[in-house]
Amino acid sequence: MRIATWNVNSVNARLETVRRWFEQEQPDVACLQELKCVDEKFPAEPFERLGYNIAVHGQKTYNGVAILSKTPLEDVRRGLPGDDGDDHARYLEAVVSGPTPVRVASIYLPNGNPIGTEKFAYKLNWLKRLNAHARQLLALEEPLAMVGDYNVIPEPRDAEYPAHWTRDALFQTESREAFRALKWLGLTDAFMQADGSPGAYTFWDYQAGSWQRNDGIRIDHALLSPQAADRLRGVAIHRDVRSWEKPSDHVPLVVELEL
DNA sequence: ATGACAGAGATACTCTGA
Repeated sequence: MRIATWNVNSVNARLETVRRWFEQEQPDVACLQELKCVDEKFPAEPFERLGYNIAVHGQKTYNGVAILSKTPLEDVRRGLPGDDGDDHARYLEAVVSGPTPVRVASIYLPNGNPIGTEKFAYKLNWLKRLNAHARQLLALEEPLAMVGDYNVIPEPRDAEYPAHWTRDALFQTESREAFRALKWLGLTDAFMQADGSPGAYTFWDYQAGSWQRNDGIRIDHALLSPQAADRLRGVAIHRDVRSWEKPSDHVPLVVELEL
C-alpha cells in the first residue's frame, strides 16, 4: 500500500497538476494539505472518477486538509483535540479500510512565523496537542501513519543552507525539540528509516530562485507507529514534480507499506 | 535591512505562507 502526502497550495489552483500526478501514480491513499477551500469547493469529481473515496476538512482561503483513499474511509475525525476554540482546519484522521486497516492522519502544522509572536506560540501549542493525541493513538497499538506538512526542519542536514533558517520558526530549537518529542513517543520517521540520504527535500520557496539554487528543506514527514513501521518497505520523494508547470512549492512524499 | 513568489479574495496602503 502506498500512502502519499502533499501540500498542494490550493487544490483548485493546482487541480490540473494534482490530477495529473494522481493519474500517473494512483496512490492507494493520499493526504493533502493547504486546500484553501471549504468542503463544498473541493473538486471531488475528478478524484472520484479515479476511484477515490474522499474526506475533507476545509476552510475558506487558508489551511484545509483531505484524505483520499481507494477503499472506504471509516472513523473520520475532524480537528485536533485539545482546543475547542481552534478554528484552523489543520487535522483530519480516518481509518483506511482493508484486510489490515490503517489509521491515517493528514496534518498541516502551523508555520509559526514570525518567532516571538502569537503565531509561534500557537505552533508550539499545536505540537503539544499533537503529541498528546499521538500518545492516545499509539496506545491503540495499530498501524498508524501521521503524515503531512509538519513545518519543521528536524536537523541541519534537512536544509541545503541551514544558515538561511536560523531565525525561522521552522528551525527553532523549540520546534525541533517538539518534533523529536513526537518521535520519542515511538513514532518512526519513514524517510530516515527507509532512505535517509542527504539532500532530500520536500519544499523549495517560490521566491529568490530557491528551486534553481536547490535551496530546499525537508519539512513534509511521515511518522509511523511501530505496527506500521514493521511493514515499511520504502519511501520516495517526487522531486521532479517541483519542475512541472504551475507547481506547488511542496512535492509529494510517498511511503510504501507491505499490507 | 529589504524584497523577491504565489494564492485567495479583496478591490488593499492586505493577509498568509515558509
